[in-house]
Amino acid sequence: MAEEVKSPARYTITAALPYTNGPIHIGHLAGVYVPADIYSRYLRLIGKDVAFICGSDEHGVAISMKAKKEGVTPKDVIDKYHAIIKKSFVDFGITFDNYSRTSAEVHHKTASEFFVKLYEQGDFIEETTAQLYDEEAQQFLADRFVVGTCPRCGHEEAYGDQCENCGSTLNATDLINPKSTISGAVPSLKETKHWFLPLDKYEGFLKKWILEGHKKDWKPNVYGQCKSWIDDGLKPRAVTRDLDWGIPVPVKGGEGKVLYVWFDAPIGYISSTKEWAEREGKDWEPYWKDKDTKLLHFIGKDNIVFHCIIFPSILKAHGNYILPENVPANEFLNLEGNKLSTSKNWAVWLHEYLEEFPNMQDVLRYTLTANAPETKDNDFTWKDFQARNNNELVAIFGNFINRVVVLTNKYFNGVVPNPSNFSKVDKETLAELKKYPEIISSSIERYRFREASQELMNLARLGNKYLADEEPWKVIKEDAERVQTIMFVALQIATGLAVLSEPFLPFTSKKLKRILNVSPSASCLPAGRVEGSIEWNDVSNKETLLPANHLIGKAELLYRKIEDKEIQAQLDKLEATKKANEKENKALMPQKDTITFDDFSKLDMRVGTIVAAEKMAKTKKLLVLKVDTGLDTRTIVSGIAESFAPEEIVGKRVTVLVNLAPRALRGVDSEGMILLTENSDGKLVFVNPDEDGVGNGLTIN
RNA sequence: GGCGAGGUAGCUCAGCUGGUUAGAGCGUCGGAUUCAUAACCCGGAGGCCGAGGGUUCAAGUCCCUCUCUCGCUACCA
Repeated sequence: MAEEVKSPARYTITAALPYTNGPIHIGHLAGVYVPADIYSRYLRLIGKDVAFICGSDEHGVAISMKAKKEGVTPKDVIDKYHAIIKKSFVDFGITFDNYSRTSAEVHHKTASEFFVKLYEQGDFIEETTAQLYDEEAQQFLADRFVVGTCPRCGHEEAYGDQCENCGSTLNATDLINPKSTISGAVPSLKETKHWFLPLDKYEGFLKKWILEGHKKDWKPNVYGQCKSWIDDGLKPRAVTRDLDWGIPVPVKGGEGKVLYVWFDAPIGYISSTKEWAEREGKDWEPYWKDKDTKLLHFIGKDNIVFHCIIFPSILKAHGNYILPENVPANEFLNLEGNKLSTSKNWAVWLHEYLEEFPNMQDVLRYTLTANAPETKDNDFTWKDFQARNNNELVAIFGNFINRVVVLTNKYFNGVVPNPSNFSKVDKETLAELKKYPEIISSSIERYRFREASQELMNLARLGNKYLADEEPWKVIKEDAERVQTIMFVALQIATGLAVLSEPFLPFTSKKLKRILNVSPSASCLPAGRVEGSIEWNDVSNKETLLPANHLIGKAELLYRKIEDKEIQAQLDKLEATKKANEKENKALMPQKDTITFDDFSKLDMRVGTIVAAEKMAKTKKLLVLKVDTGLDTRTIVSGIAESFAPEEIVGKRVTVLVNLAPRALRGVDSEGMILLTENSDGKLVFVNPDEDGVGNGLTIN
């Protein structure tokens, strides 16, 4: 059931729908859009029927949260980022056949129909549970809409789903003193009904389809993640939410509820395909329902479960749809050693990049491809970016082109010379050139884009070596006719590069074709094959790519060097971001309500010393400490194991709140609390006396 | 704690179903060259393939244990 579609009649290629709560950055580009675009462009170059589909993902709590925070409507938020994101894609040459959005009418209709169909088939189960409800605002509260005191660390601004202070995962119903962020009211519990997709029912299908069928052709990270989920046992998953932003649940009892964003988003691929087909006068259905269609999802690793488990189950439940043949998910890209973060502004934003490096899209595309996180998380560094540009694009690719064009102009006034006797080396070099389409194809078709980009560079190396060995600048002095042949061969390689670079370096390819005075390839243009254009396989099949007597243009540099100071400027910018983040963090918590001296004097804080520490078994964060408080030596359990090793804190002076009511944590009574704060990296720091000679048990006031 | 992925030259990565002296690019060192954006081209050095056991005639490649990184998940609250 998982056989590869041998020679697909058409391809449906989807790229993860970007979420419109921010612009997009290099991580998105490297993980999803560049590989998907390379793949799609390549397929078009070999004459395939391709629908390359994407769009903005615009529903969900995070967007309504953001809107609330900024005092605007959700529509304002999505319109803003949809525009920015869409423009970034155009600017970077991502050739979607259609870029839609999930707020579009066609999508609301498609997703609703999908839901109704499954509903009518009885594929859902219904369940009523008690959820927090805001009487004043008359709505249920998503976890993120509730704040309260973290039951774990006492942080008073914990969100319902997670405490940002101690990092623990929470349920909104666990919060102490919960408050609605919408009205400030104290929420009550109220019953609510939801629809669930019983994923457990699809376990057999998923096992057979993925675990048996795709063991070999899916990437290990993708396969492993799926296996992990399936082996863990699948549970029913809610497909509706109590929210007012999204697609209304289109069945009885669905009032005031919307489809869960993860139910509707992947269906957005289908909606977007419909929109495209409508516009192009095509039939969308074969792209999603015909067995001869090869469906591929390009995503990042955070989406694996949705694209490999949940969405296929939905498609399977529906019944008429084909399943993805592969989901070549990438891992994550880090930036200068730290995780990319939209909220912390730790990113290289695409729109900002183009302001600072105008017309250098291909440099970023290339760097991100050559360094793509295909098998594991990878780090983007500006130094690496500079090196890829200066040592590869400039020195190898750009330099070769420049040499060929300059020499052709110098010796033959820009006219491709007539070759005469091909030497053994000439023939071998031309034969090498003809191998490249196959070499690069093979890498692309196995989703090994970084390897493919390096093979492309090897073709430029072939050209450089050929010139270095044949030395036309020497030969010209005694045998001009021989130089004609040499330059002819070199020009064929240059032309090959112009064609084969197109999926990776589309802007370069276009410019190079202009310099060589050849037509753009079909995939650059919607109209299909252009008269006189040279396509992928022509590089192998055609005897001559650039004929004698053809006139080429003047030399232009394809790339410029990137100076150290430009790189330094980017590093400084990131450093500034880091500083700004630190400030922001400090400013985060507003001052709490005023207390009286009596309130304060209730706290009994003492100087103490940690005399023993050991990790509590089977937990990740807890350390069991023995602390000498001066009064006694007592046990305190503290969630600091991720910041400190037990042995390094023995002997540490600390501040202890000694009269906190004892509490059992994991069966061990904890008699007090150690005072801690955290540094800018989120690592915990003890609050303690910074001079020696302060005895244990002394009070703090 | 469970599960998954990764740990191979200074850096970024290849090494398929186990088989001769472990590969590539960058960096580094040396050479050659000047058409070219001081670029290209040639060559050298550099690896107890995370650690330890085991299977085998033979292990980076298979099995077990441990360890570090990342992710998911659980527990704790």
